[in-house]
Order: sequence, then structure tokens, then C-alpha cells
Amino acid sequence: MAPLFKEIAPGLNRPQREEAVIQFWRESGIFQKSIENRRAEKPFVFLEGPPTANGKPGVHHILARAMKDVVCRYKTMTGRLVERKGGWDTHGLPVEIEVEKALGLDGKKEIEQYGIQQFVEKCRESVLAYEQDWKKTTERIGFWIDMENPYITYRNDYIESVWWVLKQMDDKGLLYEGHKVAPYCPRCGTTLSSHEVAQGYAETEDPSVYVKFRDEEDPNRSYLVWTTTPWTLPSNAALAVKPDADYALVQCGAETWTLAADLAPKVLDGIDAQIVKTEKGSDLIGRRYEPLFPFAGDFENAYQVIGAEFVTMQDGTGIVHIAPAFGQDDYEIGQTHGLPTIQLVDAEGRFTKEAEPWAGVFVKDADPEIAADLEKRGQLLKSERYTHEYPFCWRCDSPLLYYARASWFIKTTAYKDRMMELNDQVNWRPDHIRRGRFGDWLSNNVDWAISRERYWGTPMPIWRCGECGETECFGSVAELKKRATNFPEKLDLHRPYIDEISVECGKCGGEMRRIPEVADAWFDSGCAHTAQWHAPFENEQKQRANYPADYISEAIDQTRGWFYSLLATGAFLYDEPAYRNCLCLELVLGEDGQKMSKSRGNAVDPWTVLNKHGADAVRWNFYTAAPPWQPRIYSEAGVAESLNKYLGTLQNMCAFFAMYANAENIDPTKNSPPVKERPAMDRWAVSRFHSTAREVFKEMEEYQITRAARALDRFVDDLSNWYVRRSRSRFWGSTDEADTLSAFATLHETLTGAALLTAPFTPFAAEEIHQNLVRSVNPDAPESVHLCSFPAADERLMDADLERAMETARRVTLMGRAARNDSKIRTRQPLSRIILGGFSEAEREAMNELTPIALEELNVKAVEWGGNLSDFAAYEAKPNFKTLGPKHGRAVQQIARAVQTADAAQLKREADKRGQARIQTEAGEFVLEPDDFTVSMRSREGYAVVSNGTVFAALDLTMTPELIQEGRARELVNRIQAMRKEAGFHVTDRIALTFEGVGDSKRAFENLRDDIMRETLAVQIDDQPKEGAYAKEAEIDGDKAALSVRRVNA
RNA sequence: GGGUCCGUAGCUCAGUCGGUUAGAGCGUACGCCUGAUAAGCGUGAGGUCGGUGGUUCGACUCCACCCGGGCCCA
Repeated sequence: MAPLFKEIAPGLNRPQREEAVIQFWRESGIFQKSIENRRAEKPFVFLEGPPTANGKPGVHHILARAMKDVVCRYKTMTGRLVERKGGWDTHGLPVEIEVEKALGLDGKKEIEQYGIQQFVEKCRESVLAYEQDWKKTTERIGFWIDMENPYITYRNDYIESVWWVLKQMDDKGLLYEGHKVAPYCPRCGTTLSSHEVAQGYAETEDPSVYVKFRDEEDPNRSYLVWTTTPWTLPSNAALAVKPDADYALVQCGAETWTLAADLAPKVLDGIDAQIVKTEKGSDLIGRRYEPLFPFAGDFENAYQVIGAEFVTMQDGTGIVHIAPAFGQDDYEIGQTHGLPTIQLVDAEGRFTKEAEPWAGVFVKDADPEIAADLEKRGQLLKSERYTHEYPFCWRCDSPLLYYARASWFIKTTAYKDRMMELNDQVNWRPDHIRRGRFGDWLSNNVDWAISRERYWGTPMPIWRCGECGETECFGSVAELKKRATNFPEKLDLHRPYIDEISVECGKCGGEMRRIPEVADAWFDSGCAHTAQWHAPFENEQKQRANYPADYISEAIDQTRGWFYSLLATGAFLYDEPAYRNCLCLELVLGEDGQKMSKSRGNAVDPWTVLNKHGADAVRWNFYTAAPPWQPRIYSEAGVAESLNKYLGTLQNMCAFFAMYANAENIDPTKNSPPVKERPAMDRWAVSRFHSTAREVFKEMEEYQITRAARALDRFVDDLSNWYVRRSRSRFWGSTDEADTLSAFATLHETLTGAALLTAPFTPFAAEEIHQNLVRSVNPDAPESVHLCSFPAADERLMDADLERAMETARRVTLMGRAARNDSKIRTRQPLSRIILGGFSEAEREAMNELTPIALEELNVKAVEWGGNLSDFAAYEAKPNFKTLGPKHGRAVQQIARAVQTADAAQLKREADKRGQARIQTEAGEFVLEPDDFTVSMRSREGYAVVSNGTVFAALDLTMTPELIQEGRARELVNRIQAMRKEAGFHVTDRIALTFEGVGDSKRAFENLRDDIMRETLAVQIDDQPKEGAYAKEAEIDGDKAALSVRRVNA
């Protein structure tokens, strides 16, 4: 007869086993079926944050994908329709940077020389260069997502939807062109959005210079100014003071200087100068000064002292150098006061020819030269170094310059309050992100600068008239086509093709051309909720049904990226948050505790570990090691541990089950007794399963993935290391058929139940169990574990009292093992009784049914309840001469005697409570501190005692000849079993035995022969080892013995 | 400087509402158990629970300040 279950080959071999599962899923279209099955059910919308496929996926991508997958699988199993559209983020600076590097280009000038068209085509090629790697990795880790029909941000359809969004904003007057000062990367030649800047802060050292601006009327008088950006000084337009602050006029030699009175001591530290006068900042307003450099241009309103509230007295001199071209505050105050915007720096960050001595020099490189020049001309008070956080370009690491540049903005501040309200509706994990990092960011919201002076991106759909300057925003291809004068047959919405299209100006009839900018790539991905469907041009229903997303999960850095761009576009378009649940992931750190990165050399290739330990092990490690929102150190050792402990345990339990179910030829799904009629051990396992199912469900509903996984981990451990361990003997050769059936049914139910619970987490292992333990006996069962429903916890099968009682029984076992250990009598040697004291009547009652389990584990024949600890053990106090000696000198001898004879228990109680204990001695009363003595418990002769809190266990060590023989018999059984295994016999093989020995072993073999034969499946005893027998010498408690086993299958 | 998260054993992490003696895993030494296990169990060694102060009968837990780290923002 064919075995019911496939016997599981030894060895974990997870990677190979997983590959087989992948093949099964692929061939049977299980993923598709898991969606089609739920077609009529309530959707659960997952929105994929699109990765960029211009590099191989790293370990942190695996983390993100594992977190996405577990929730989607879980929701599917709880009956939801979870469609999962893949996506690719394809535009933007990172892509351009990579291509630039590959082509050996440096900067925009070289790109344009190379040709925008060729450059853009290279970008297009590069963005999906690693698509195959991504697909392969995605499939290998069991992340189910539709990668055959993904949304791709560079497609015309996608771009058109993005245009539509922009047009909606334009219609509401939220799209405007401004001249704000924005962080600008001179190398990339583009402004950066605030969320891009946010990614590039780093500590850096800059010059810190104190400069003297000479008063126009009194050349000996000057204004002291502090700056960390000397390169902005040539573009100086004014000086600002705080009107209501006090300013000091100080005398140093022939010169007089003005600076804030509060800051004078600090700035002038070590300089011999006297304060001669104090005036208000308002008194200084209107005074004029000489430009710092001879090449300064002649501008109206320039070079005067103005008042500004933003001037602080925290650092510097209280007089602020104003360069409207290079700072937000500067620009704004320049607008108010009609100051010129002096801009002596070009688009590549080099000085223009007007800044004569430094024409063509990169501004940061000019800093020291500027300082030297000022010093030479006596206009430098002092120069220091200053360490502070400064923003650098997040892609190319160039220092950013704050630049007044033309840029297009979305007026997000117009609906900032609404965004904050909507954010309150989002369920963030961890929760503090809502009010903390993300809420914080929203409350400081500034208008979104979305235009980029680059090439590879969604072109801004704005055309401008060359004649009258009129601009027009187009929200669809059709609109553009209607107005275009040269609409091409083959349309590509990218630069440079789109730039060729001209439109006739509706106002003056002039030629309109597209503005050169492209949109921030964050805007692209932020429109995913709409553009992935090409809505509203098609799939409008679908789009509506899929908004908002129920679940998104990305790394924490997306608070300023995708989390924001989704919310900002979604709030505007639909007045609803774009996502209901958002799981933020933290960084994956290398073994050195540092952020994993190629440049640091601590990056790990996911494939090495996937090939070695398998995807389930990696996934399980991610779920259990730490909550995903905590930075985690990724280590292969951790993955290996997940593999051995969790997956290994599951697999071994299955192997155990399959082996014995086959050996006994039992179909556990048939004739199994109702749970209520099963032994306590079985009811306990079933109860634990349902409690765990309830807990996993509750935690998963809360997106507490780690808590859910840890609960499951505890259950599997309990099942293996308590249920199976203690039930082993019931699985074979038992004469109690009902009990055997009960054990098989219980193990089968809990194991297949565990497979269901673990399916979202470790989909491969779950599938194997399902195939082997469920499908094999029930062809009507769902084709895959992933087409099953998540197990509902059955309250009727939960027994909290029983679970508590089992905990007590396990505690007793623990104490018993400790006592055994203490007694030095090995567990194979049976003992007659254990005395358990200190347990309540209720505990005793509850444990009644369970004590045999504990006794069997401890190999003790009987339990006795009650008694006093003092009957079995004595406390002893010992003086600590090392501390007592120095304190008490010669009295130490009397104290020692008193300590040894005192009531040790009493002494200990007192010392524990008060920190000291009093003791009467012949030499009077002394105070003992806890260090002054140690208390130990010593078992009385013939007992091994362990106490734990208020309870204790005492093993009676009395030995009888019968007990000794039983011990020897068990010893012999153990040796014979080991030999069977070494000889490679199957567990069902019958054997012939030989034995030759002396002493107790010999007596045991003679007196307990039947027991030994039954245990070892021996059907006959030979006089001599026969042909083919496996023989071995053994030593048992000093007695030599010779054993042999031989297979004699009938 | 501001916001936020964090600080518990050599390492990775638990620790519920404030409540008896702060726990696991890895590693480590010794021992035990094994007819599924690459497992399991016991006993050691290893802790000023970052620090100080406060509230409280009682603080790893709550509060304040400080120190250190990460992230974010100026």
C-alpha cells in the first residue's frame, strides 16, 4: 500500500524545497487564482511604492517587499480581494546621474553637447536594465505582485494622467511661477525640492569670517558682520539690524566698530577694545556704507542699513549681511525694501566675469581667496572655522547653494490645514509618525517647487508665448493636439520630442513653446493612485474603487518623499487621504551597525543568503527580529537561527508526523475523536493553537507584524518542545487505539493549522505542509495553502484554565529537572517520588490530569503533595570574613559563630527587607549588612530540593534494586536505539538482539527483557551475533557490555 | 538650536496598568535528554535597567533635567 504521506528527506535544504514550491505556484497559477477566487469580495487595496530598476535589489528592498507581502497574503486569506499592481519609478535625477556617469559626462553642458535625444534614450534604456533581476528576486522571495502588468511612470498614458493632475491644480490657481530662493545643485544644474534637500544634510566645516563694512561718511567707522559663506559677500546688497536691539560702538585704536551689544564680549574676546557708546538698532537704519569690493556695481537702494525682525542675537554680530540672491529671508526682505538682486554666480556655481578676481572660480573654492583679499585690505576682523550641518546634493554630494531662480510651484500651503486633518485619519505604524515626524513636516509645509531644469522626466505641460509671455497648461494629449500646429504622428511625451510641438497663442497669435522644465519625479510617483490606471482617461471606475489605498509600506525616508507626494496630490484631488494604513520601515544596517551601502562596503547581496538559507528564513528573521520600524542590524547568523529554530522545527515535526502516520497507517482525518474527549495534553495543544490564532489575527489587524510572528513562534516551539516531545510514545506501538488516533488527529490539526497561520509569513514552508499533510489525504482541499482561509479562532476549543495549569506543570518539570541536575542522578534512572509543596489547592486540582506528564518527563514514579520545605532542606548562613574582618576586628570570630548558628531563613528575610540584620553574639549586638553573609539552601540527606518563589520540589533519592534495574534497562534501550539508528534501520524494522554483560545490566536484561524487546522492536534474542549484525561494546555505569542488532523483518 | 525615536547581559531583543527575586535567544563553561530535530533542558559566568533628582508605600515603567546615539528640521 502506498504511504499516505510523503516521507520528508533528511536535511533542511530549504532553498531547493522552495524552488520546487515556486515552480508549483507558477505552473498552477496560484497567485492569479488567489485573486480570482476573491473576485466578488471586498477589495483590500495595496499600492506599490514603485522602485527604480536601474540597480539590483538590495537587502533593504527585501525587507520592504517582505512587509508588503505578508499583509497582502494575510488579507487575502481573511477573505479580501487583494489585487497587487506592480510599478516602476523611472524618471528623475537619480537616473540621469547614473547615465551621466556611464557616459562619462559631467554637467548639463556636456549632456547638451552629447545631445538631449540620445541622452534621454539612454535614460529610458537604463531604467529597466535590472528589471529581470527585480523580477527574479521578487519571485524568489515569494512576493506576490503583478509584475506582468505594472505601471511605469515613463509611459505616455502615465504622463498624461500626471498632466491632468497638474491641469487640475492650474485650474484652481495653485500652479504658479515664482522666483523663490531654492536649494540648488550647481553640478546637477537644478533646484531641489525640500524633501530632496532633507536627504542630504551632513556635518561640514566652513569658514567663519567677521568682516568690516566701512561707513560711507566716516571711513574709520565700520559695521561688523559675520558670515559662513564668504562667496556671497560680492553679491551683498544691504546690512540688516534688529531695530529694538542695543548696538555698541567700540573703539579699537583708530577704528570704531558697530555690533550688537550683547554679542560684543564674545566677538571681541581677546581684542583690546572699549565700548564708547550704545545706540538702538533703529538709529542705524538708513546709514550707508561702502561696497566691500571695488568691482561692485552701482545699484539703486543698495549698500544701506535696514531693519529686520529676523535678525537674532544668538550668534554672529547682530548685523546680517543681506544677499537677496542667496537666501530666503534675504530675498523676501529685498523685495520689501526694493533691494537689487545682485547675482554674481552663474548656473554652474562659478563667479561671473563681473566678480573680476574670481571669475570662473567655483564659489566654495573662492572662499579662502575672498577672505585673504579682505584681510589684505584691512576689512577682515578675524577668520575661524565653523562646523555645522549643511545640505548637500543627495545624489552627487555637491554642496547646495541657495539661489533665487525661476521655478514652478504648487501652492500646497493653500490646503495645508486640510492635509493635516486628512493625515490624522491615517493609521501610522509606528503611531508616533502621525503627530511626530510626518505631522511635523506637514505643519511646516511650504509650497512645493516641482519644476526641474533637467531632461528625463515628465515634461511640464506648460507652453509659453514667445511674443506676449502668455502661458497655458494642457491637461491631456487631446487638448494639446487640438491646439498644436505641428502635432507629430508618432507621439512621445518626453523631451526633446515634446519640445518640438508649437501652439498658437490664444491671446496674441504668437508661437507658444513649451517651458523647458520637467516635473519633480516625486510628483510622478505621488500621482500613482490615479496615473497607474491612466485615469480619468480610462479605468475611472477602477481608479475610484482603488482610492484610497488600504495599505502602503515604505522606508521612513519617504515621509518627505512618497508619503508626502501621495498625500499632497490625493488630498487635493479627492479630499481624502491617499492611504489608510502606512507602515514605515527603518534602515537595514550592516553588521557594523552602519547604514548598509555599497560605498561603505558593508552591503550584502541578498542572493548569497537566499541561496544558502532560503527566502522563508530571511522573511521570518525580518518579521521576528525586531519591529520593522526599528533600525535593524542584518546578520546572516540571525537568518540561520530563524532557519534552524523555526523552519527546522516545523519541518521536523512534519517529518515526524509523516513517518509515524505512514508506519501506523493512520489517516488522522478519519475516526478522530472529538476534541472534548481527548486527553488533556491534546486539548492543551488545540487550545494553544486557537489562542495563537486569535492573537495572530488581532496583531495582524493592527499591523503588528512582529508581535504576530512572535506569538506564532512561541506556539511552534510549544508544539514541538512540549507537545511532541511529551507525546512521542503515543505515536507508535501503542495498544490504546483511541489514544493513538487522538494524538495523530491533534498533531495533524495543529500542524496544518500552523501552516495556515504561517502562510502569510513563510509561504513556502506553509505550502509544503499543506501539500503533504492536507492535500495528500483530502483531494478536495484547496489546491494551495494560499487559497485557504485564515483560521478563525474557535472560542469553544480554548481552555484558559488548562493552559494555565499546563504552565504550572511545566514549571514543576523545570524545578524537577533542576533538582535532578543538582542530585547528579541522570534522568534515565527512575526515582520513586517527588514531593511538591507550596501549591494552592486550586493549582493542585487543575494540575491533576497533567502531573503524569511531568512525572514521565522527570522519570519519577509518584508525586506527593504538601509538606514543609524545612523538612527537606536547610538554610545555612555563612559569614563573609572579607567584609566582616575589616569592620569588626577580633569580634569577627564571635559574629561568625552566631551567624552559623542563627536562624538563617530569618536572617535572610531581615537583611532582604531592611538592608541589614541584627545579630546577638557573646560580644553584644552587631549589625550585618547583606554583603556580610551569604545564605544557601542545602538539601537534606536523601533529597534534592529546588524552590521557586513560594513553591518547591523535592526529589526523593532513595534507590532500590528494582529502580536500579529499571535504570539499567532504560540505559540498554537507549544504547540499542542508538545502534539501530547508526546501523541505518528504519523505525519499523524488527530486529534480533544479542547481549552479553554482567552485574545490574545483566539482571536488568534478564528481568526486564520483555520491556526492552518491546521498546526496541526486538522479536528475538540470539545467542551469538549472526551474519550482518551490527555489534558494539558499551560501558554502563562501569560495567562492560557487548550488544548487537540485526534486521529480521518478517 | 528645535522636533522625534531610542538607550535593559558581550551581541540581538522582551519587559502589559507602577507591584514579589528584571527575562529570552545567540555566544560561552559544565552537565542532562533524544526512536523527529541542524533541536531541546538544567546549572554557572554575564545587569549601577544611560545618569541625577522628583512623584509614590513601591519606579526599568510616570515626571523634570542632563549625558549618549539615530533620524528629521533649522
